[in-house]
Amino acid sequence: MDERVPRDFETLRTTILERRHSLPKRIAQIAAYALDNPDDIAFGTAASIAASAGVQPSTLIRFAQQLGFDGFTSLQLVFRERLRERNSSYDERLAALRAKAEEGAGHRAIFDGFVAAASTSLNDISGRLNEEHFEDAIALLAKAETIYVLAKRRSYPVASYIAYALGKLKIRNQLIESAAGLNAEMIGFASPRDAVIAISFSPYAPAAIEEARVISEQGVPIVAITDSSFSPLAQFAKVWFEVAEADFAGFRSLSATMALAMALTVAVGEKRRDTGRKRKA
Amino acid sequence: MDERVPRDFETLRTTILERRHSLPKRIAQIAAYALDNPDDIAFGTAASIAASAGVQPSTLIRFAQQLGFDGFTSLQLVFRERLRERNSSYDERLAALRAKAEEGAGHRAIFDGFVAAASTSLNDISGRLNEEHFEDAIALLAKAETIYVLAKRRSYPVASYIAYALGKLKIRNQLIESAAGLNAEMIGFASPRDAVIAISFSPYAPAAIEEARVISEQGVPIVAITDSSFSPLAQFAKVWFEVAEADFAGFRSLSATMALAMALTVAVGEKRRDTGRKRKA
DNA sequence: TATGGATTGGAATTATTATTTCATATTGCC
DNA sequence: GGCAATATGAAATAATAATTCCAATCCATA
Repeated sequence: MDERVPRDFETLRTTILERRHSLPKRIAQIAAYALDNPDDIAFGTAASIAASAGVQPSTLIRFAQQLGFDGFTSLQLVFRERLRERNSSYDERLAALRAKAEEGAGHRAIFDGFVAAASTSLNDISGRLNEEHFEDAIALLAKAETIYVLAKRRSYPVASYIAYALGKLKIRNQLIESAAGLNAEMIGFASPRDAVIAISFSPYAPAAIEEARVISEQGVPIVAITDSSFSPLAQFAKVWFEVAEADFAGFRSLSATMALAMALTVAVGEKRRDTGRKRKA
Repeated sequence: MDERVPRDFETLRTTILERRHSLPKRIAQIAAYALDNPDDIAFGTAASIAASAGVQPSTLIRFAQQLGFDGFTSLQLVFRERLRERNSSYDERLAALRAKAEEGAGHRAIFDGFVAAASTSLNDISGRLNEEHFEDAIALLAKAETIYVLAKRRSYPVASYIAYALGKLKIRNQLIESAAGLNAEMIGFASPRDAVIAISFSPYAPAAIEEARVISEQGVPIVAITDSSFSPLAQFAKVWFEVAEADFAGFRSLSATMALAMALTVAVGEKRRDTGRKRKA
């Protein structure tokens, strides 16, 4: 057997794609089928797979051999391994990956770690979202004239995506960033007819907290996304969400926060359209 | 065959747990093994499973028959089906949620949709990452004097998080944003000893592409994160990654891109530390 | 358009794997 | 403790599936 037989699915995939154009017709046919229906390869028999792909079983074996396997069976193992991997629980994987990365197990482990952290966070939030708070927040933001988006440091990427999405949905908004140093003035314009989305996680950026305080004292309602009920942000907020993001290598995932933020934004956009229609009708 | 043969895994599981205490010793042994190692049942042969569980193959068949199956093969089908379901579930769920949201099924559906989109994207990228490219990118970025981070519009949140993380890791970096209009000057400073992380997805922001072109012509190596091999960004890049983000309600998830970006950043940080240590030693 | 090499189809063969069978052991019950 | 019913182990057998082989076909090239 060739020394460089693809042992994991991704390598196999790449190899197939590379050689795609130099493969004979029938072999190419089964190659395409394999990448499109990996599950069938994992579970089927040579005969059943060949039939589904419209080739002879022998072609399937030739395909495997071209890739360096010694037969269909060893090729199939790669497809089976892929399913196994995919299904192992994320929490377990995350723990294992942290340990692995700790002992310096290469860069792949770092990547896997971030993916696992993000998945864990998403998993977590999907069960935790308080639907009532969610509706309240949407209602509150939907009737705002201008939505102010307030976040610093680690949370800033989320804020910038919210601002981008609000812009696309033609909802007036103002991102409060620190760069220009004009925050105080910007905040000064906010009125009780507006609303704020504020995002901050421990360790809370003092500037974000301070600005949230000022703006709430002006009577502007705040929707907060933060990480615990003890968050200083929670006390200024009309509605707040607790989002627990898993971290890896010292950096927290943003995926759950992002998902919540986008859902809020789009829901607000939808609610406004509905309200608009009703008014006209 | 019994009329009430468990056809799905959950029913099977329940059935086994119910009868657990009335089963003969060896059969109970294999029952426990089956629930603990469902993946092994799905993929193994009767002989290999029996060996792992410490029983005879015939016992395994008797176990299947006790449950009403006519043999091990039909029992195994249930375990295989379970793996299939699990894997397809995300894509299917996403499609279902999209349909639901279309017909105005409330705000919770929007939230679920974004979570599903993010999960799908993560699932997808975790199998797809080309490890070689990943290592190349890390090597390239680790030896850069300054890392320039280039992204507009939708990709900008990712860039800002990269910049934040690089800063925390004390790696010199420069975010190229459009706001101040000084991009041309900023780009002018970049030299072949630096490197760029460029992120852009279809529809590619013309400014991002143009800036990538200019900077690559200056001989600065580019690591690109984009969405297909046809991306205009790919042609300027030394290394590029294809990230397929699922979208929901017109907004693409960023979670896969974020995970990749963070992994790159942290890996670069680690590589620099290692190199530093070696130099001193 | 003839020729050699590559590719393919299909049946024959071999291998692997599930199932059955039967002898032996164990358990519960009188 | 003895007997019947049940459970188990191990090997034989049957079924299924992978692989090989060879003839037929296709395709490029002279």
